[in-house]
Amino acid sequence: MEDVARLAGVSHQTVSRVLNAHPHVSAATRARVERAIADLGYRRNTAARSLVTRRSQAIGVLGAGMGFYGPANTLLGVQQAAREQGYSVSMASLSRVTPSGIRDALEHFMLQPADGIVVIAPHETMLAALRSIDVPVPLVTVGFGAAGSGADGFGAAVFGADGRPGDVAVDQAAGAAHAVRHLLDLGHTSIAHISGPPDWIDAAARTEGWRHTLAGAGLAPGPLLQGDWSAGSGYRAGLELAASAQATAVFAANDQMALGALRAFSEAGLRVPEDMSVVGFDDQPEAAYFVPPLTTVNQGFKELGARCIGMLLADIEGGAAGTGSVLSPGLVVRASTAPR
Amino acid sequence: MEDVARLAGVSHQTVSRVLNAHPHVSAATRARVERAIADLGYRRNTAARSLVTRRSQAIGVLGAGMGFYGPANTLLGVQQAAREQGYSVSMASLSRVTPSGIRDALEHFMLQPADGIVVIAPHETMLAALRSIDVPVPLVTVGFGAAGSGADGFGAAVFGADGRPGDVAVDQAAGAAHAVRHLLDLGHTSIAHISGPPDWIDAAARTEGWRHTLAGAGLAPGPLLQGDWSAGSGYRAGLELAASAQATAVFAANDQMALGALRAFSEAGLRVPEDMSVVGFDDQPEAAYFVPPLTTVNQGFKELGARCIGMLLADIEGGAAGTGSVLSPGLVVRASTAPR
DNA sequence: GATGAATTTGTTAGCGCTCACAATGGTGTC
DNA sequence: GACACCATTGTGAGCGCTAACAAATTCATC
Repeated sequence: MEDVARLAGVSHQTVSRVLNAHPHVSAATRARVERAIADLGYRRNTAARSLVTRRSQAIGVLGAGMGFYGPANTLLGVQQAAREQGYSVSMASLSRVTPSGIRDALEHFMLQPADGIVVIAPHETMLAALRSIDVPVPLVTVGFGAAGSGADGFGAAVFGADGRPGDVAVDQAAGAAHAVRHLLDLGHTSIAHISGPPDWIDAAARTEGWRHTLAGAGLAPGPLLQGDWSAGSGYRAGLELAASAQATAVFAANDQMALGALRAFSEAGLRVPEDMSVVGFDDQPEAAYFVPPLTTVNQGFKELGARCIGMLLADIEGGAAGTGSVLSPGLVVRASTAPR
Repeated sequence: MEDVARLAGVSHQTVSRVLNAHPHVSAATRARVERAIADLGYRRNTAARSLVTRRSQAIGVLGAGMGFYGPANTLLGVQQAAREQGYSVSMASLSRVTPSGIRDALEHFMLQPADGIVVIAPHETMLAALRSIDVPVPLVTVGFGAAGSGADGFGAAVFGADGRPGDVAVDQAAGAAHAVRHLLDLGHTSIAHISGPPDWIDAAARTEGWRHTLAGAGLAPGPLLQGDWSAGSGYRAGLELAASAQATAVFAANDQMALGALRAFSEAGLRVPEDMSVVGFDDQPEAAYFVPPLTTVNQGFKELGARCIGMLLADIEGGAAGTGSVLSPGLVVRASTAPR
């Protein structure tokens, strides 16, 4: 920096002012300094800057189940939005969600300090751990939760109480309601559900949306089979469903479990959609190429990431806590559903 | 740090020595300092440390196509290995691979400095850009390339010439050879290939493995259809293949394209595996639940990430450049392949 | 033309840490 | 007992930057 100052014939402080876009620098000086910066290929030292500003220009992303389509794409969305805003993204992916693992990861973000933290795909366990740990920087949970689902309100309630900036979510319950309503419209009256792990907030919200919508139509919920997001668990659930013959339609909490169910039905000799309608959740790109193509619920991951970073940065830079933000998912109808 | 020193009755320097596990600190002093650190909940300031050591304890991961199974899981493996070694991982995912995008991302890693860089899933474009940019820190390419494939040698040759630490790769050509040999063993003699985009190093290596193995068996290569990794492109290729009826087996360069092909065959009334055998590449967890379950090539992403970080850290910390490392993929046989 | 205000620049003091060196005390050797 | 030697601790400087203040210059206004 001293070198740049010398070359431009100014003091190092003026160089600093140019770098930080301070208002009171004359146009001529600014040009001279910028010229010198370019000539010397100067890059300011981030460590020195952080030392005095106490900002790292990095945000930490804490996530679980990052091998799954939803979380992985949320990460991508968050990452892109953050980098556009000049923040770098440091990630910590938990292979198993345990309080100590979460603690370690957050500790990591305090050591290699993050100006803010995004938590993807919270579990009950994750939320509990988060509540018990004092995180000294803004934190946003993203992608899930049932904010906006009114009385059911999972995510929103939790974080509102903490004075957290609130969370950004796709309205899972509404997505589930879309899916179920679509099946109701087709004349189905016994609609099963293959759920995600019940301690995942979004899994619970999807299940609740399914139950709620059926109740609203005056119907008893069909069989509820618990999966773990994996295709294998969907397969096993599908076999059970085929054996019991209690439902004419299934709503799976993600596309992978729907894929497993599809295969189970195929093995059991049930035709989809003639004998059994199937709806998934996520709309991963492959869903259109399942056999048959899957009707599913679409979530906007890019938008989710952008909103999430927007909210986080508002809190970091402005100090104004956002109030939460909810996106509405849409239904994509394909060949896996048909009238009863 | 001064506070800790005062509480422990030592100088700040002794605290620093404890923190850095210097040898010449008496056990009693060390215990007293550690106690003080714990009592005060002290965490050392990374920015100050980086300022003087010129190390950020962060490694940057530059990747493309991170929405696909392979790259996403490589990232996960790299991330886990890095965090275990006390490094944080900063990621930059390119949505489109352009020289300027690559330059921006690398520039980002120089600004928020990384001690080393991992490049996932290199393209031709990526390699070219990397060669033209002077990166002042160790760089490892990972997961792809055809290092070890002898005369064909893509990745290894490129990076050896640069004096780079070399790259870590799954031997793509060997994986492809496994797949094709399996089909040959089943008696197939006209074996088609659905390739990835030819400017992706690993796609080229898989295609080459396919061509090479067929040539070794004295057979002419079957039809070559070019895809783009997506299920959609596999579907279109599958339709063409079904129409032309020139092959009895297909080797797809990833599982998603295999999925698309499966759907195309199903629509065209071709039974798999009776009329057509299909082999994929990646062994993503869903592959076992395709209809029918997919025979595919398994890659060890965890291992890949660990080796890659191992090599990078050896270069960062020891200054000794690794020589490259090649993993062998395995074949997982499922129901999508059958004797001719 | 003198006064006050605004604009533009420079000077100084740390931010919290590690490095190089110095100082102290103990131990072994002849 | 004198000397060298090592283990252990402390002291001072400085990494590259920004914040706060101070100084110099310009400008408008009466």
